Amino acid sequence: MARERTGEVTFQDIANFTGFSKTTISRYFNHPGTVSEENRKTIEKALSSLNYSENRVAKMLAKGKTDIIGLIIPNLYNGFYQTIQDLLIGTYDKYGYKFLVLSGSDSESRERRYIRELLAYRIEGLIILSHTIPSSELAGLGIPVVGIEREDRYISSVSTDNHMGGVQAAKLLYENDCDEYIILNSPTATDVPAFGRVMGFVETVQGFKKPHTFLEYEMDSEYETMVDSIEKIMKNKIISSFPGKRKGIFCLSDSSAIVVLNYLFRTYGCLPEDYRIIGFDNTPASKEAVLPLSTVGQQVEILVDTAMSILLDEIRTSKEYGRFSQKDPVHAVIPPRLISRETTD
Amino acid sequence: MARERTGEVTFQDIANFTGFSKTTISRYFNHPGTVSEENRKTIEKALSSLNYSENRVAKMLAKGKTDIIGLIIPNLYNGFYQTIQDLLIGTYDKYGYKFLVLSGSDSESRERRYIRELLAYRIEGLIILSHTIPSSELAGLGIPVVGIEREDRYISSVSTDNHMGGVQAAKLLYENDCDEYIILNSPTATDVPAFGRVMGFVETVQGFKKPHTFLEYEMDSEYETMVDSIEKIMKNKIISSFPGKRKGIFCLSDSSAIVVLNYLFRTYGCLPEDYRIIGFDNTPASKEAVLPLSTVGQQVEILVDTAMSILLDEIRTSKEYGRFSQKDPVHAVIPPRLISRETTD
DNA sequence: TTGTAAGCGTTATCAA
DNA sequence: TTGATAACGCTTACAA
Repeated sequence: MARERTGEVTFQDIANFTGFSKTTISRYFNHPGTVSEENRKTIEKALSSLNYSENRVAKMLAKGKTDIIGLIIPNLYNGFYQTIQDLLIGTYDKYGYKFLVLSGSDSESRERRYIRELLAYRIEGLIILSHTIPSSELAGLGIPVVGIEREDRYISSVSTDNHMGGVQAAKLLYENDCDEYIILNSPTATDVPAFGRVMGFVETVQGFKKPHTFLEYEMDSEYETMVDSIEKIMKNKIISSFPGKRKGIFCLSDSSAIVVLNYLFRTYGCLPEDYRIIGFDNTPASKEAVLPLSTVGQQVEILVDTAMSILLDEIRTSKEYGRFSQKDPVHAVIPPRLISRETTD
Repeated sequence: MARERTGEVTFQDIANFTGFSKTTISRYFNHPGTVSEENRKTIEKALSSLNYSENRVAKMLAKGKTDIIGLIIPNLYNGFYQTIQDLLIGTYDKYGYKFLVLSGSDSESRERRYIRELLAYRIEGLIILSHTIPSSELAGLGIPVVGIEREDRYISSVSTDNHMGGVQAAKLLYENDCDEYIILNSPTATDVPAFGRVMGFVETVQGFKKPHTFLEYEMDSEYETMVDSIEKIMKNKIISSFPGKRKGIFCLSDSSAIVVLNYLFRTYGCLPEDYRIIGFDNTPASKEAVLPLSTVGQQVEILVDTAMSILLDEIRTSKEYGRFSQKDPVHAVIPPRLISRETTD
């Protein structure tokens, strides 16, 4: 009847070895103060003679606490998601939570499956960056959920103040004496954050009584598609269209801004005086471009830290009740930071 | 005496609801074939009425299997580590293993602590990219370990054939009619992989009876330090030193190659005819540089896939014995791929 | 300060 | 095809 032992050293083994009960061994780890100095030493020795290794799985089951947070991100190649993921993982020493990361959730059904799986691991909270599942559904998961830069009606969230980012970009270009204001966007980026950026930009430009133009490039998973499309736009819609005017180009992502910059550099050997460029995101690449790129930076460290505070807070309060249910979600909005480098004065 | 219930729906609840025993419920999930068609339907209904959610923690404890692999990477900002991490996480749909990722292991003691923690979660295997802990120690962990691009005497590993990469770089520059061969390295990169690259390059250049020069730039965590240092080297050691010669610069990382390229572009408005540049790694940035960068590419997808095959293989065989012990580690060496873009002909 | 025993939610063995 | 029952390794009342 006795099932085959797994071969690992357990509290029972230590108990036998030392003559204590396994309760005392447990106490040694969880309430060392309640074990006498002397006995603590005895146990310590036993631990290393037996080469004991803590078993968190058993502990998780017994305590109903895993110290694991689930993370769902849309994809792996986007620099913003990577940065967020990396910063989150980096909070381990600060908060002690580990992350179970699942990515590639372009499909709604797959994302649902991922969530189910994470839930099965009894994650204590979920951080979600993808947008396929509505927040109404996420709110019913029974654990705290914090979204980052996504639709957030029924869940807590942190986002960048995209509207303010657009305003900042417009002001900088205005200070650079631009005459023509060009918004370079991709059709796929018609989600909420991009919309706010454009609105802030356009409203501000209109306030300055300056003309603006929308230009859309094509995009798919291939980088080359974007390059071809943007270069075509530069050639046909920009260079020829505004003679004698100083053009301020607001690119909704750093990667597209860099393509624009590279094109101009290859064509003219420099950034011509009648062009000013500003990107969005402050990706690592923006700093490393031929000419360090001016950009509206998301304050990612703050985004991440805020997300963790909110989530941990909700985890803490949720301990008091059984199943967590979101009463009033909190929405933190982080201001962007204008980073003026060399593609503007 | 009864401890407060956690509030979650268990097999017992489903058993009560349906009139079966919890054994049958377990069988429904694990050996559906052994439960009668009719009863399966009954259970299925109960599952959704009760809104059951699988508990992997309990399952892990009972089965002694977690489906989790540990991953330790040195840091979060290096693009190579990011890529590997992302590709590994992306294997989830293929292999069903989740990853617990810990990073920032510059310190040996912290890395040891991380390993202990991962072991506590009863990870089934470990993939390790950092180099602070010797493989002799890793081999004694009791679980399969696969290293990627690191010292690997006593553990299995996958690495790029760095020597061949150096050879490929030298040949390409030779085909580009270079007269002077310059190796641009950073002193911190004196680990094994970089050494192989340099050796392969130098031996090949010597075979061509061409002169070569070593140049080292400074580096710390600040990007600006690298830029300043490289620009100083360009100005003082390269531009002035080889008049009339065509210089082939082999940069041991793409990021330094891009700094060189940007400097030349900003100085001359183009890549002058008497310069040829080749980097190493094929990072995303290399493709997106002003002039798409020629580089020796690590075949990261293959590295990752090979690492997983080896690890899963060892996990499989280790099931047969209790504690895993490495008899004969396997060392896979993946050839690099020369990617000739626009900084060479 | 320590021990007993029940419990966490599964799986596995054995017998029916 | 099903059910009792003992694991898995730890925590936690409660009693001593």
